[in-house]
Amino acid sequence: MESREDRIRYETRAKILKALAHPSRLKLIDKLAEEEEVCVCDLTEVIGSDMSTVSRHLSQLKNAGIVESEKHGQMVFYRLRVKCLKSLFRCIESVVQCNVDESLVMLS
Amino acid sequence: MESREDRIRYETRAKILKALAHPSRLKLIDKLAEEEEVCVCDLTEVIGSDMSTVSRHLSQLKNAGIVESEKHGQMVFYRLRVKCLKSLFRCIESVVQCNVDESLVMLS
DNA sequence: CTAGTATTTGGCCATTTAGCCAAGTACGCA
DNA sequence: TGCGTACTTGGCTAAATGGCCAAATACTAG
Repeated sequence: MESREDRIRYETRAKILKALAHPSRLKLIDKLAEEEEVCVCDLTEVIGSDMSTVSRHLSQLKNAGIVESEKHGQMVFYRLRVKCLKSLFRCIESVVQCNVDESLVMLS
Repeated sequence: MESREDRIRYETRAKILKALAHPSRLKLIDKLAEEEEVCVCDLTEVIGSDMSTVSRHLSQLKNAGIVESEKHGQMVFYRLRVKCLKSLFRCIESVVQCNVDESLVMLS
């Protein structure tokens, strides 16, 4: 028995997690966490990919509600929209640490 | 300039997030959060898929260090290995709530 | 208006993912 | 030993993802 609400709740959460689940996007988030507001052109250097690729990563984050953007002149500035990411990553890190402690081979 | 350690750190985090980023796996985690220890056969009912599918979802979670398993007789019992998931999902929920507040269309 | 910069989007390809069925493995019981 | 149950793995297909290049859009400066 699964309600429609349940289904949507799980899909929504999954979508947000999926948006976070990529090394380049995590790197973008780290950058935005330290710099407050950054334009796409500066973010390309951070992950070292084509600007079109960066733009697509950013729109995934935006679509999930993790970042927001604002246009100034011909540049678009992105910034974090969510404040709790630090605690989220603390949790992720605790998984990592727990794995390290048990010498679990990651990235296999 | 990206160090090898940085790369690995981001990839490791991404792997854990990716393991979480699927509705069925989130449902499995919820179940394990309430029941402590559940066998694969009971988990098939939770997400309503083939047992082989469930088994693959579980091995992804295990590979990321989120769950662990123990065999008793012919049954394999899975349980959560991570305690902080509640705060992680609280963060995810705050993104959801923030999105709802601004009537952002999700799942588009 | 024209050229140039910043960004997004369309199109394409290679890779990964999710799902199912079927076959393989492991264990318990007769 | 041989059958049945629990689970995992191999093999396949359809769909999604990530990357690049090239074209489209938006804006500025001249």
